[in-house]
Amino acid sequence: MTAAELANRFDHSTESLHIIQRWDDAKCWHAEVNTDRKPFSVVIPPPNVTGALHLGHGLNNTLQDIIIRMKRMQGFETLWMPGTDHAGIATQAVVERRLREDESLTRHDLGREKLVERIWKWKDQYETRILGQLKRMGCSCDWDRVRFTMDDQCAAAVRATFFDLFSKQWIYRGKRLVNWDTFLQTAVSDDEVKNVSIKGHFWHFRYPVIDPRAGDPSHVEIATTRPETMLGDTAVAVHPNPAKALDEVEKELLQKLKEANEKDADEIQSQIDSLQARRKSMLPQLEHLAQMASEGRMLRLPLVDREIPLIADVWAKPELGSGCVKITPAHDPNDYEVGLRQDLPMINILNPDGTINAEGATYEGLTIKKARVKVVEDLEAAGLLGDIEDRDIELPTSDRSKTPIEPFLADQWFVKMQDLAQTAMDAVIDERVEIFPTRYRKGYLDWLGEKRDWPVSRQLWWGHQIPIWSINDLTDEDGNELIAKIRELPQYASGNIKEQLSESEDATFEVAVCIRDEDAETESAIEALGLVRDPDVLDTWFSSALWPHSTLGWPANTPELEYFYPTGTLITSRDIITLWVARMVLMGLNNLDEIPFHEVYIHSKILDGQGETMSKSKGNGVDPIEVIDKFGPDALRFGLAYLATETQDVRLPVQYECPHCSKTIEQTKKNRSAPTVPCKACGGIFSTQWAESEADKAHPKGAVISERFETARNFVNKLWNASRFTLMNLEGYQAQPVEYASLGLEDQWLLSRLSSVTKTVTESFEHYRFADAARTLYDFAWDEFCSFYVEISKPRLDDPETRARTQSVIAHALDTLLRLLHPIMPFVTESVWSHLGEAAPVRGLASPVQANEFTMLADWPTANESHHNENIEKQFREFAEIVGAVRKIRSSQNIDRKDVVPIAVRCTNESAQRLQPMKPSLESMAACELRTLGPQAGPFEVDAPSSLSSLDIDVHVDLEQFIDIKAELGRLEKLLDNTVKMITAKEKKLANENFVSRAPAEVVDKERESLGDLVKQRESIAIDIKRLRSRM
RNA sequence: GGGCGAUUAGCUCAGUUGGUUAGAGCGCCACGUUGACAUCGUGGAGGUCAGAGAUUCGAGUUCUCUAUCGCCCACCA
Repeated sequence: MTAAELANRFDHSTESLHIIQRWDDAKCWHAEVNTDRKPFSVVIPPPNVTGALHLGHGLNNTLQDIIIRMKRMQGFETLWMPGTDHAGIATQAVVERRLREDESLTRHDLGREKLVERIWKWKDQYETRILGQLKRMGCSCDWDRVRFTMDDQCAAAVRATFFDLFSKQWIYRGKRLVNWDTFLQTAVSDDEVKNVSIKGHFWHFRYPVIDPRAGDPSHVEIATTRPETMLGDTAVAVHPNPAKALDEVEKELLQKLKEANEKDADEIQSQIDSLQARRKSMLPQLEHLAQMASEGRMLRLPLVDREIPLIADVWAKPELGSGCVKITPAHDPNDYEVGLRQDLPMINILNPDGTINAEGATYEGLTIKKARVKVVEDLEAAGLLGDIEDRDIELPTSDRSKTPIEPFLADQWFVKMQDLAQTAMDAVIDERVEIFPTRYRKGYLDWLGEKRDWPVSRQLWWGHQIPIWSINDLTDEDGNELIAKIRELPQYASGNIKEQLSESEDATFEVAVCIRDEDAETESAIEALGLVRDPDVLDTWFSSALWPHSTLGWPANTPELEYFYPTGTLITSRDIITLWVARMVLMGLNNLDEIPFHEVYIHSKILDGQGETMSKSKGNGVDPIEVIDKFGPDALRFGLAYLATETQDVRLPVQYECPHCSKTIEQTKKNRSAPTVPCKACGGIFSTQWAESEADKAHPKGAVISERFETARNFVNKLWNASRFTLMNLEGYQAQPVEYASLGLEDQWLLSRLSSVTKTVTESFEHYRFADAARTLYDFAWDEFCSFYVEISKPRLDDPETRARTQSVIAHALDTLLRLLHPIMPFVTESVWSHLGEAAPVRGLASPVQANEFTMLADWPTANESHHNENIEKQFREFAEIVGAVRKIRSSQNIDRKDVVPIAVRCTNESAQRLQPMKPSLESMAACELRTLGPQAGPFEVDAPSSLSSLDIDVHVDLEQFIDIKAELGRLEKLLDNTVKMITAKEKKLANENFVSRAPAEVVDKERESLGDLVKQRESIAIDIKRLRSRM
């Protein structure tokens, strides 16, 4: 195909698939251990197989690919490790929901094996889709090395790690209050719990005092937002010294009042007033109750008819409610602490499914909701119900199942964090691991600093099953005997088994063993001894924490591990710094005694038009494929890189594209949650969601896109057409050395700019300033390469004198531009590159060389410092400003595009000499005819002048044939007005003694000089105005 | 409650160490299809840089306070 036959638009839809094929055929993305080169590696933050990727992933992976592609071009042996995460609870939750909605089945109907089978199918389906999305985005992962957090290699790493921690006695089992998801029937971590504000009530109850003495109240009043938990109450607490506690609160308030501003003061004052009122009305009674508590007096818990103590504990705040608080240690985190402190019984009243168990007496079998109603009713009937207040309640809700969380006492496995956390803190403190932007260090260090043990067991079926076999309730003797038997097993000698013996609270023994390597024989030997495998699986972050080394083959000591570990950079989003990044650091250090990566870059987040994060559940998630279909993969990538600045999250207003008429409809909170939306333009109904069931497919899906990618798409097109121009003009191109000194001003200017741009872009990428790099390239390519160099080159290419050198320069410039743009826009650059390879296979200035077949594998440009020349750039600016000045006058005079205007340019002899060779370009770009150039060039009879600020140049346009005096007068008067304003401002500034004496001389001189120029301009404008007026 | 970030044109965002007249894209207005590009070109309109105060000869930029928005962490019987 000849250059002239290329379409005037880049056909991304067919071309990008073709290019992916070429990269695949040549395996351009593949990395091997190669000791001749330096390695550079990145592990992908493995996307969850929960669902398809959205634009947040789009950004994350674009940024990684940019770094990877640049490093590859810089000559590193570059590995980008791809893969996906099994995402335990999240994936099981979606599959279970689907099961329930489509087949009305629960996981228990299916059984563990069948459910896990289903989830594997889901995983296969979404893994394929996710990897396909990444490929279409152009991600240059090593597709021969795709991993999954639950594949055999990762599983082996999980077992080895767990075994090691178990051997170090950093794994232990404990009863802990966990966040229980009654729908999924599993504990979820604190991070998976979100508080939702709802309207609720605050119920007041009265518990009778047993055998009240003289002066005792007959009842103690407490209040709760969760009435049903009273079934598990094991005490009521009152503050041991309410007077003192009230004093302290008052003192605090008074202190606050002192510091408060006027507005808050009223509020605080009223708090103090009510506190004092409370002291008056309630203190004697509270003190009496505290006294009763110290005497060990008992209360009768209604409904279940249990005797519970009145205790003294500081948890009871005398300034709140009745001053007394019910204690339910098994179902409330704070009460749990009180329970431990006061050695109270802990009564769990719930079954795992959220119904009341046998401890709840007659309420057994009721759901929490029903039990709540009945408890209130029964208390009312018993005359023990007090006031009911309305109240806003922060309800802890499972992020996974969207159902309320019940605090629940359960057995869980924990990892001790004391030592592990410290190592990960040290790595960041001494900057072996650097986090960018640095403000994220604090969160990382604070979180690790708490050194809270990590609960790692999950009551799920999807995940790495905990490799622990155990048996409980052994006598001292049996326990020791069992241990002896275990130690006699042949596998014990080979180090595959580690045992642990521990005494539990009731003085019976528990034996637990951990098996390192998966091995049926060992497992059955252990099971033959009566031990049973723990049904729980590990927290999904456990396997993710190993990702940088498990993917490289650990625990085997593979050459890849040796060569590619530690990895170079981790690129991720801020919400998993603690959950994932911190844990990778500590696990890497634990397993290999080496950090997992040198640098961490935290990028911004993508928000929708309302400023909310994108998520599938909100319906505002954008599938990168929909953007690619409409705008192309390069536009997607460039658009994201261009918008992703360091401090700002990217707000991306989102539209639906009507599948019937292709019009776009702005997405709103309202229409995004609707399943179908009518098109405003054509009235056609379309669906806003991916069809999940047959019924949903009644209406075609409207693609969710964002017009923010239009700019980027246009840029791709601009580049494509500038390339097309170049290719069309390379006919007869001969590779030959070009001497710098023989080049024209415009050539030298372009090379100088190219040198700066190369430097800026390289530095920007290396410092993760993606938006800076994208902007620099956009501005250079559009405003300098296209608008100036290409335009100037037109007459040059027509002139046999200058054609050859211009071909060399433009081919070289395009070549460099393609390389620089390649990491951001791999497709269009690769496409142009292959055409350029046909037209000019050997390129370069001083010593042309054969270009690589792929841009992707070409060398990264290095800035040629000797080409950088400020003076050339300044001289070129003279030319550029003259063009601008003529165009401005033409436009204000409404001169027809086809009419050529005569001009004169007054300037120094020096400038004239430089500008003379630019004459053809000046004339073609400004549609003018340069009549005179030099110190003598003066105004025409009918003249439109323009003084170029800070340059000693005046441009004159001969308006004899075109004059629109009124328009020209208007232009000049406006100009004069502006000039006068600036003069006034500057005069004022220079009259300021302080400025003149204190500002650096440089700055003052500059001001004086510019004032002088302005005054000259003002005079010449005034003269022109006068002359024009005389002609009216 | 603690921490972090943001607030610049109608919209989405740049603005390096304080220094001429605060920029870009989209949108808007006017003109224009000349052989790279109408996904384009040329020109234009549009901003008291959230508010107040401080430092300075000089503040979008530094400091303090206030307001609004967002995120993270903790807590709320």
